[in-house]
Amino acid sequence: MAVSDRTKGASAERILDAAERLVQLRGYNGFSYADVAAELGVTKPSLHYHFPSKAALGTALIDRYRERFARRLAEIDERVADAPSRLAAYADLYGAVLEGQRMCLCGMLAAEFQTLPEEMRRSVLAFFDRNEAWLGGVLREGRRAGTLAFSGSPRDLARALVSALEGALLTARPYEDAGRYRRTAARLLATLAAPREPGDR
Amino acid sequence: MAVSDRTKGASAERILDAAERLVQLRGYNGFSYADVAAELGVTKPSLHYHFPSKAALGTALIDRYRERFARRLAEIDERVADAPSRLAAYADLYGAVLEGQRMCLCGMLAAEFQTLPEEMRRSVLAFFDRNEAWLGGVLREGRRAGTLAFSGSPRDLARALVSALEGALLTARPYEDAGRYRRTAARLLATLAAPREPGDR
DNA sequence: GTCTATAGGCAGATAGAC
DNA sequence: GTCTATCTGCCTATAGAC
Repeated sequence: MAVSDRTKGASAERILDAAERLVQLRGYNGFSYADVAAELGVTKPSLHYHFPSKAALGTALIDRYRERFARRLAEIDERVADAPSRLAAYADLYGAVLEGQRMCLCGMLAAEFQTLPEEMRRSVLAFFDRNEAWLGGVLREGRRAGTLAFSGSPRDLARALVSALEGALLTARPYEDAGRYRRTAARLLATLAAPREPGDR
Repeated sequence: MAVSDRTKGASAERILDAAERLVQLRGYNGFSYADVAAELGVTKPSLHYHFPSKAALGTALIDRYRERFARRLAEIDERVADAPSRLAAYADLYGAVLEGQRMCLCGMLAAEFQTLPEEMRRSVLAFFDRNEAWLGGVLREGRRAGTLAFSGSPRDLARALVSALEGALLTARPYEDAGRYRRTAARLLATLAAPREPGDR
C-alpha cells in the first residue's frame, strides 16, 4: 500500500482517528457524522458505508481504544520492572491525553453512560474492568515485594486509583493546565510508596 | 402561596429542578427543552418565557447548584467541629447524587466543557474553585490541630480530593453500586487521618 | 404565562447513480 | 467506495393569539 493510499479517502482507520479525537474532545453526544466528514474531506454517506450507524462507530471506537490500551499495559509489563515505576508509567499513560485538550475516551463515555446504546455500555465497563485487573496485579506484586505499602484489598485500591486518575483528568482539563494533573497523580502515588523500615538500607 | 401553586405550571424553580436532574443524568448535550416540557406537562415555548435560551437555562442551573452547595458547606462548618468529620461529611455530600443515578452537575459539565458557552464555563470553574478553597481551609485547620496529617500544600491536596471524589462518582455510577463510591471515598480519607504519636493518649 | 403554529437548521440514515 | 439527493425527525427559537 502506497503512502498516498493512507492519506486520502475515508478508510475505517482514518474515520476512527477523527471520531476518537472528537469524542474525547466534545463527547459522544457532542459530535456528528458531519463533523467527521468535514475533517476528512468526504461526505456523510461515505462514513455510513464504513460504519452503518453511529452506535456501530461508537462501539468500534471503544474496542480499538481498549485494544490499544491493553497493548500499552503489556509494554509497561515488559519494560518496567518494579511496581512503583509501573504505577508511574500508568499515570503517565493517562495524562498523555491532556495534550490536545482531550479526556480519556472511556472517562468521557462514563459521563454520558446513561445515553449510550447497550453495546457501547458493555464495552466501556470492560475497559474499566481491564484497568482494575491490571492495576490489582501490580499492587499485589508491589506489596509482596515490599515496594508498595497499603491497607485493604488490592482490588479496592485499584478501583480507587482508576477513579482518582479519571477524576484528575476530568477536573484538570478545564483549567488547561497539565501540571494540575501531574501534581495530583504524583501525590496519589506518593502515598503508596513503602516507607523504609528502620532495618532497611 | 398555596400548595397547588407550587405543584402545577412551569415556574422557574420547577424548570430548574427538572433540567438539573436531566443534566446530571444525561448531560447538557443529552437533554432538550422537549424533555423538560414533557416532564412538567407544559409546552416548549413556556420554557423559553422563563429561560430565553438553553445557555441561559444552563447558567442558571449551575449558579443555583453553586449556591446550594455553598449553603451545605456552611452547614457543615456549623454542625461539624473537627476536620476529619468535616471531610467525611463533604464526601457524603458528593455521594448523595448517586441516589437516582446522577452525576455531580459540575463534574458532568466538566466532561462537556469544550462544548459549553463561555458563560457556563466560567460558572463551572467557579464551582471547583469554591470547593478547593473550602477544602483547603479544612485541611489547614486539621493539620494545625493535629487531626490530619499530610505532606505538601493544602491547596494541592484540596485539588486532589475534589478530583478523586469526582472521579469516584464518575466511575462508580455506571456500575450502579453506591458501595463502590463509599469504599473509595472512605479509603481516600483514611490516608489523611493523623496516626497517633507514641506520646498521644 | 401558556398556548398554537411555525421557522430554519442539523441530526442520523437511505436510495441509487457512478 | 464515494457521490448527490433526499427523508424524517428533532433541535433551539420566535411570532402572535389568548
